[in-house]
Amino acid sequence: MDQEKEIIQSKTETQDEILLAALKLFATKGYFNTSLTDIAEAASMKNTAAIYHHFKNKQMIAAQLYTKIFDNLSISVDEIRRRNQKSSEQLRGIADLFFKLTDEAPYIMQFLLILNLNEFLPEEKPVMETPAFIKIIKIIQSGIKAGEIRDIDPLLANAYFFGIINKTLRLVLNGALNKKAGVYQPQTWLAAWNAIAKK
Amino acid sequence: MDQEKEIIQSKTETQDEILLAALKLFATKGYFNTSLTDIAEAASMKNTAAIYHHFKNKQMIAAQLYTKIFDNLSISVDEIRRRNQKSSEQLRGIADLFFKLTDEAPYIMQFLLILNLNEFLPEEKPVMETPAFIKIIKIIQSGIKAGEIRDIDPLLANAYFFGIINKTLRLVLNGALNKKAGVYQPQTWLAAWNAIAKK
DNA sequence: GTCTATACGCCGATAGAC
DNA sequence: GTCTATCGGCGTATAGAC
Repeated sequence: MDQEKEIIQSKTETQDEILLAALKLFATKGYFNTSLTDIAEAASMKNTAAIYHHFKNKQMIAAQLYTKIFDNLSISVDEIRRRNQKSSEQLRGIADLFFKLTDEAPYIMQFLLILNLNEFLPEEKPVMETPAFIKIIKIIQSGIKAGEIRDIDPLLANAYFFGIINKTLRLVLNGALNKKAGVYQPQTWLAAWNAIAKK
Repeated sequence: MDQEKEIIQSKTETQDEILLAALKLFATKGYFNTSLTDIAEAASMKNTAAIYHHFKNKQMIAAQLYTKIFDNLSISVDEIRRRNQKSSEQLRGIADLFFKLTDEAPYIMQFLLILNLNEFLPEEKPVMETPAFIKIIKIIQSGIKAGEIRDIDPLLANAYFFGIINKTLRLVLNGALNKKAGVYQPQTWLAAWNAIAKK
């Protein structure tokens, strides 16, 4: 689970501790149910005061998490695109990443899939205007042009593909599906791909 | 949009006003970003005090909404089951209902599909243990037994089917898909059904 | 049943010693 | 950079007149 740590890594060790503590708490209890006192003690500090030497306020902690996580995702998508030519392979790579993260960095996935970010980060870009997401739409568009994917609204194709994958992963994250995400990966990938594949 | 009103209807006119105001605010701003002051003024009251004559506290307002909405959903599922024999028809009926509600009672659907209910209603049953949901799983199990639906874990089938539908409806609700839900209904239903249908 | 007025607590945030 | 101490404010909730 230090996949988590790697993704949110920032300048100093203390900042990382605070970010990691906040991530876990936000993911499990929600942003508004998490007080700075909670974060402070989870980061082994006596008081909330010290936190303000590292972050301007509570919202900026969440904003940092948002930035780290989406930057990391965007970079991962770039790598996947570089390593694969066909849209089907690229989408498969992204699906693989999501399943892997669900098992190895569940708090990150909870942040991505479950939290309503706009509720506590109203000024950040909605997920769908995020570079990572825009690239995913481009992959789908390429797939349509290449005849791999059915000719439908790319946003709809995205909804079908990630609808299946994300919903499955949400059930893993909340324990309704009680095996590791990897167990469901092959059949779920296939179902998702078939939902948008041509023919 | 008085489909909304009908679903949350309770004892008195004033209670309905409060519930409806709260529903809209919770759905658009989130539970924690909504103060009782917000609800009071949206329900044309000068102060929060009057609210306490109708509800014990803020959480009980949300709990009332939860009960009304899930009860109503459960009853709708019962009717759909009574009017249709085949699992495919029953699932189609539920999908139809969801699309209809998205256009005619969007706040209800926002409450159902987007809010993280456990964050502010920790003592209520999780959605998946709710009567309506249990009945849906039963429909899927019947469909598997009857050979209509592929022989996979019913929870997974549920994830595939409603993954596609709910994700599509979420995009409609947040405006990313800018036509009415009904426009996407035929093709989305088909994609969802094909994701679990046998052969 | 709705109003005015007010109490109370929690939490985010700051000042300043060390 | 972390601590003690403390402030200010918002939001929930109550008391009590009308």
